[in-house]
Amino acid sequence: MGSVETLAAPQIRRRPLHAEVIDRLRDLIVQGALAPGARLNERVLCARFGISRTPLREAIKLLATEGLVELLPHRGAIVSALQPERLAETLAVMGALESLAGELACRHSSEAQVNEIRALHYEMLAHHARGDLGAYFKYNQQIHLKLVEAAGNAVLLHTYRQLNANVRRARYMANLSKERWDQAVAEHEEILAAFAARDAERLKRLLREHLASKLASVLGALGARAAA
Amino acid sequence: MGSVETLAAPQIRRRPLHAEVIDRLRDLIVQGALAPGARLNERVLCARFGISRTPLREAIKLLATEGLVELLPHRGAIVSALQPERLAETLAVMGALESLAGELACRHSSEAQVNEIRALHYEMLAHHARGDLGAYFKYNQQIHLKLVEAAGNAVLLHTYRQLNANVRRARYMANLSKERWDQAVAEHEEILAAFAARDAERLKRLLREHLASKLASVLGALGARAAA
DNA sequence: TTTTTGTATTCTGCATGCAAACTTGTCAGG
DNA sequence: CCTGACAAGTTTGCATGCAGAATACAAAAA
Repeated sequence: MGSVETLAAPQIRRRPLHAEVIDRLRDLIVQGALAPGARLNERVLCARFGISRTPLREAIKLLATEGLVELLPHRGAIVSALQPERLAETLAVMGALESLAGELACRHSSEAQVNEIRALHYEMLAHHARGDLGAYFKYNQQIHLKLVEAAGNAVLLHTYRQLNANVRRARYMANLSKERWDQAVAEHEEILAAFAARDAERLKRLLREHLASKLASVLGALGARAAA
Repeated sequence: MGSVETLAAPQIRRRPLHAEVIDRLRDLIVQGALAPGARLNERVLCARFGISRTPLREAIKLLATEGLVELLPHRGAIVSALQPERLAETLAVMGALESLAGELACRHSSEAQVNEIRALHYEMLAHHARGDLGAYFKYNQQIHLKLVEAAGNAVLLHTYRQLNANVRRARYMANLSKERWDQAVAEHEEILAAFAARDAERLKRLLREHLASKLASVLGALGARAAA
């Protein structure tokens, strides 16, 4: 007997602490709670997360490879600056990746994947209609990620996500103008159509153009912010 | 006077230990000294490197983001397997990156950068003539890296390097046939010509083809090895 | 007032300690 | 002979301790 036991928690704790910390720290940085240039004081963050320095330090070093923070030997880490030039470089790389993703997705993705993206697209339209920029961004991100995912290339997806963090950060403080926003939605409309039609060439071109206007938008917001 | 002093060692130790360890570990893995599937026993590696576990663990986690090792919770890390599929995915992504690099390099690179690559090319030819595969690979790598570097996009270079580690590993055990080797050299010849002529479209096409044959070569070697 | 220098404090980088989780080997039962 | 369980021994994950480096601050000199 004793077989009555509730089978409690056979899963001990699969997720290492430092992984948890990475996500929390990344969120703080992306959302701007930790502003560019801010020092990452180990003691403070340890207290904040309720952990010790070892996993925190591991997390910080990993975030450094994503380019979210900068490591200064013997002086700790700071949230990396959002340099327009670096952002442009990142978006150029992401453009190449999205282009590849579009091509692969047209060839390899299932109808279900297209429909999933279509569904996300409509949810995004709903948030656009309501003027909810935050929710819009969230679904926008999801769509791009799903598209890259549909390419069926795990390395591609991983690389894309890695680069994306920095862009999300810039995006977070970008306040789209009504025109830009409408334009972006229109572009998404076309992108979805091209994907559904499996028109790889057109999809690649649209994705490139979409990214170019995204770059302009982000740089504009960054410039306006620097001016203020 | 006094100005004669050798300006001795104002640099204390700029490079953190874990960074050193990463490089050494990466070399071990790339060169196959740590075979795929091998466990990374912390104690053993600590003794080997003469350091303690903290910096070693940091290094291992960073290598995990490069895909060189795999982290198994509570069971340590193992050298990741060289799956042909994953390699193909990696090379596809690198193809997109090289293509972008070629385009940018044609536009932005200086004549000096072209000449530097030309010089490396001739050194590579020398090693090819002598049949020194190891040295050939080394210069081959350098050329590709310099080309990406010539694009003048730091993010692109970083991303490329990150992915490259895994390919180098496969490459290390690939024993090119004479034909493949000659063909690769011929392809490099064309690539250099296109780059020198700033013919972006042609360069992109050549790079794509070069990578495709590299993929075939690596997969062939991997398959042959699996058969043995 | 400005610059410099000495000192105290804070913080990072690395080493080590401890508890929990996993692995291995042995043994009882079928 | 095979299956399952238990115990000993490793190994990892995280916390903490300690030395050295960097910073901040204050006092003294220019």
